[in-house]
Amino acid sequence: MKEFKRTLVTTALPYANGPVHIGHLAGVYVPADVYVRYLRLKGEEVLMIGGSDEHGVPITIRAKKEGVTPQDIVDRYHTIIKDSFKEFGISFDVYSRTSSKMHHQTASDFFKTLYDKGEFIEQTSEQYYDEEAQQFLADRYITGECPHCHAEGAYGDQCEKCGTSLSPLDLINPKSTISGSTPVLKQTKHWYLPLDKHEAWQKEWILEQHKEWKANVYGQCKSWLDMGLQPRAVSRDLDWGIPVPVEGAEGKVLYVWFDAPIGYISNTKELLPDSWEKWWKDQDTRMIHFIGKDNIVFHCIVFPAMLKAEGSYILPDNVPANEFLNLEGDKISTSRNWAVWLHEYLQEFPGKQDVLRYVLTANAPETKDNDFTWKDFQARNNNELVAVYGNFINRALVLTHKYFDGKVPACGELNEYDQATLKEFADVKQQVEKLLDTFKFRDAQKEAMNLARIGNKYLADTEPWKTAKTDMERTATILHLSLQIAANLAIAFEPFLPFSSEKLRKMLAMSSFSWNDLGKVDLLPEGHQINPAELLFEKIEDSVVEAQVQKLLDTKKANEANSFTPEAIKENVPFEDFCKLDMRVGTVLECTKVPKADKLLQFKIDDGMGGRTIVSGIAQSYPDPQVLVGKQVCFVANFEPRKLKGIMSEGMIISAVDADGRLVVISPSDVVKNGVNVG
RNA sequence: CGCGGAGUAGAGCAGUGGUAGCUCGUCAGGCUCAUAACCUGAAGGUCGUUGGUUCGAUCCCAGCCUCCGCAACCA
Repeated sequence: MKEFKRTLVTTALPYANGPVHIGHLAGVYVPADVYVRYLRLKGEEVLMIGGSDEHGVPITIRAKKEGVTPQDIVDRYHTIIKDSFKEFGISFDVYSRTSSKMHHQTASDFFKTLYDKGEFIEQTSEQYYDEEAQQFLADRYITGECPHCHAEGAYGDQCEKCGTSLSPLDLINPKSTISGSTPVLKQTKHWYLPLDKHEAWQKEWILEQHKEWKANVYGQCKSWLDMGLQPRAVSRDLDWGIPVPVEGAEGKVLYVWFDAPIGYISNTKELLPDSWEKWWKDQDTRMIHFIGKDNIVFHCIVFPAMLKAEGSYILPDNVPANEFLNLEGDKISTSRNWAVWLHEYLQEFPGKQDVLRYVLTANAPETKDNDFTWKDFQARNNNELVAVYGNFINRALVLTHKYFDGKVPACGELNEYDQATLKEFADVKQQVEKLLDTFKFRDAQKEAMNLARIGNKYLADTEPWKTAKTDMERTATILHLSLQIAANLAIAFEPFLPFSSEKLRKMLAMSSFSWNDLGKVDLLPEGHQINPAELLFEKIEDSVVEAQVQKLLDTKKANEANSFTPEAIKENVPFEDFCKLDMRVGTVLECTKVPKADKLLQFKIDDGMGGRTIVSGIAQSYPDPQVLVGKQVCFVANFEPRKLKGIMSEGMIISAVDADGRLVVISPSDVVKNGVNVG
């Protein structure tokens, strides 16, 4: 394997339209921080780069909703995110933002370089334009009727009712969410990065030279490369972002995916205006991207293509992407407020940064999605941090104060058992290193904890409280070794639990502190005075975690109650329009899931006229379709029949859409004759 | 049949073509320096499912089921 002189660690830029939660931490920031702390402790040259991603459509939508500017939104969240990272001990060398001047300049120059080199292709397409607001409309700025389920309010990229993905051109009766007017199609020019031109070298680079990448990362890259890469637009019609720096590009900005990763470069530049290039352009620099699994393609394929196209940059050496963390069995969601927010945790658990760091590493979603529960949080704190690690430290220190006035006693002759114990913990360094070097943080932390287990076992087996009655020399040796193990723990846990390591270091009055000392048995010299014992970790009571669970349940309830605001009433229509619709009642004879479709149910309806087949996108609200059999339902009988998944559907079953999106079919309150009118 | 990842003890996770492992929980015993913590031992598994390759499959191959992600701008 190639030897590198320095390591550049980048962390995914959190999107500044909300605070940071435990999912972000477990997926990206905790592992990245463990890694850089480890490298620093080894004395290696390393940089950790972070920053807020502040452009993109969702931020502009949110700003509009709240009646403030996009800058107000990103200022608010950038501050919260930055402060909470700092307090949590994520040791960025720089944490900046993509709305900074430096970033605008850097990204703009980067685009210009690629443009001048002819690395882009230009393409003109038709997109919706709002003539009143005088701007092109991003997908999310257009709503209309979904062509599949005919629900109103579907967005230009997706219908949230039936989940179908859409293009803005699919919408029936499109409306601009900005002015409410009907948009018109207009030609617009955009620049594309022809990824297909980069396919050949990427195949060689990833599939041949980086077989060591994690299975989830390698697998996804392989599938993309095997499918064949397509050109990707790098600009958008929007007024929030970095202006496209070429003539004839008024009103166009860089697409966020193009602008965001360049933030890694800008932020390095901001930190080291004179020497940033050696971190980005020297083949002896090793670049590592820490990201979540949703970002794999951008960091393994798209961003490297940009860097290669520019020509002077290095490529990432590894991209250790994690899977996702769930919370109490449910997907973490910013919009549903189903999350443990970092800034709130810090307020509610002051001084307990390390507990969360420990739990998130112990349960890190390294190979598959994992679940965070408060019960597990409490158990890991009480049974592992307190009972195993904290308790060992306390035992060693209390005994030393009790028998030797807090001075490190002399090490006498070592017996066979002492030797065996020493040998066992000398191996820990190599083990932890091997695991950290391969990004196996969960196992590495477990190995560090093993050191405390060795300590506890050593005390239990040698029983210094008994030897103290007969043989002080032997007691001295036992405690001498126990204290050396304690000092080793301070080093081994520094990358994982920096706050506790500092506390322990102070208790032991340790002067030297380096990764290379790990495994040594002379960290604390004979006669060295240690400080009074304090508890390294405290128990967490049931009531505390119960309160957190309750808080989650409360937000869930509040969400369900608050999230519902009735939609605005549509404009009045003449009675004749209503009469054009022919709605009838029928009885469900059969109801089955349509194979290979998540959302479709196929109904056989007795409509009093020989029966008809209707396909309806409500399968997710009715996991057991049988419950509908025998029910009477209302349906629109005179829609043009249309094919769904190859089945001709003759009408549409009418459903109410509950606040949580669940669809409930409408039934008459009494049984009526099949085929009667609704009106 | 769009693509990728995952499915192993009550929970969370390792792992390997030849006797299934770790942490927590549970049960029993030991210890009493320690935050009722610690140490030892035990119970607990048709390794998602069906078929194939093999002397032998949890592992390799094929089909199917379930969960997650991407495609489709929340880690």
